[in-house]
Amino acid sequence: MSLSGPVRQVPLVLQVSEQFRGLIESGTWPVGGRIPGENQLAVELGVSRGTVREALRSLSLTGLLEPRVGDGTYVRATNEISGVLVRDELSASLTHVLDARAGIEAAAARLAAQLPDGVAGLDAALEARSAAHEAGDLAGYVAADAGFHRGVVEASGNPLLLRLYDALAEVLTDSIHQTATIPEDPMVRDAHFTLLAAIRDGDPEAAAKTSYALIESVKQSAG
Amino acid sequence: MSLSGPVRQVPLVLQVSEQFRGLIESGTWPVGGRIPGENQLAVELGVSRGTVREALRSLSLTGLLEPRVGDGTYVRATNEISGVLVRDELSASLTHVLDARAGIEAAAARLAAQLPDGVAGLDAALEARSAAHEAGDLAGYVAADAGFHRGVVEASGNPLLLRLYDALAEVLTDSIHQTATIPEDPMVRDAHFTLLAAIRDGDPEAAAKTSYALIESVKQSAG
DNA sequence: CCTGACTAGATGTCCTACATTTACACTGTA
DNA sequence: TACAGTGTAAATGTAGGACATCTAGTCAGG
Repeated sequence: MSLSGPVRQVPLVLQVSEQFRGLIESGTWPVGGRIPGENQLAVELGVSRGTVREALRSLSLTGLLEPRVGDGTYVRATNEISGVLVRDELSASLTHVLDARAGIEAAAARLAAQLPDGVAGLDAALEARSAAHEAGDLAGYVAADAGFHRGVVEASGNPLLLRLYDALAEVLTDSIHQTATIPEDPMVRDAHFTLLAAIRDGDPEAAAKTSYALIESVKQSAG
Repeated sequence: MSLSGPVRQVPLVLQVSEQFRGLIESGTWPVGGRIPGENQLAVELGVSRGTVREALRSLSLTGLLEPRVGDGTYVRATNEISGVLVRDELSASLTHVLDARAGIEAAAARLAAQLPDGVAGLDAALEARSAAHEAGDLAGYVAADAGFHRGVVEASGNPLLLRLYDALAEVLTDSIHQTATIPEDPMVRDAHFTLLAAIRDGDPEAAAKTSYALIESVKQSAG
């Protein structure tokens, strides 16, 4: 008779928790929606309710979920870091969040400008942004704009920056949808092209500076 | 007979969890140390072991605690965000962390330079840094240096930036203690004074630029 | 149409029991 | 004395049950 190897290296709660986190991040459990009850989850996963509770609780305390007694458990955020920021009310001031995001993006732009092919893919993203703007597609424009800025951070080659950026971006989602307008401020539009040019030219200083200026004009536009 | 008001608005687990978090942040439960067992905590707090477990588990999954079967539970970090970064192995690359921190600090320096009394207290911090350096007190020098940089971020008036900075700083603690040397690189020393001067002069551009340059020279010194 | 009571279902809390793993002390032997 | 092995206590991991408390929704009655 042969041994079946180590039974469980990773605790059940961790596995369950990871699975839940995956469902949240993938959107299977959409933000704002209610997830199945603890008992149901316990039955479906074949674990005890206590295990499910510990997993859910951990995600709740990090801000991803929000349990309501007598009602159910709802999804509050998809990102742990943004969850913490929301929980600690660090995301209350729009200015603070924008300034922080500007810092992240500027640092990313700086790094992207120092990489050989840091500009790859950003052209297309910026074109998509312009196209959506000209088409008057507000939702598409907002999405394309977000895609471009995230692309800049992605081009930095620094996953840590990307993670922080995503956290801040998620916090801003609501307010962006409320303040975005078509047509956009010409200064904002030009700043986008200037930023891309700076990265392409490999000018870190200009990239960072433009990145700050861009956010600044956005803040001006939004009042 | 008067009513005793709402029995419990905040769930027990949350209260317990907050208490634990406080003990960790305050250093009562030092990093690397072992905390009391679940049963003991349950008795001391007057709650069930299950409640204690849920609280501990949540702090474990966020990276603050690390339970070891048959042994006990140990403190791994004091900051939730840094806990997440460590857990997701986003802190593996020292360069990435330094670059991210540079971005935060540069943004903070920029903001500090735009505030009327953004420089308050930084003079003393920088003097303390120099004093420790001249005295050959390596530990004191490292602490004073960290205090100065944190002071810059604090001077930005943006609590969100400070939170992110603290998270990154905690991740760097170990490597800093290993790489720090006396005497320091003259370029690094000068950059500190230049940074302070830029903030005092209210020059955001120079403050951000110097902040980047400072980190760059630190990276050069560390190899 | 509105109000109120009732009910089903959800989370909150506690309890017990047992499995698994680890650190540590102890014991016997060389 | 030194060392290897055993044994034990204590810790976390997991399961299951029980009851309390709260909420949303239903439904009868005004």
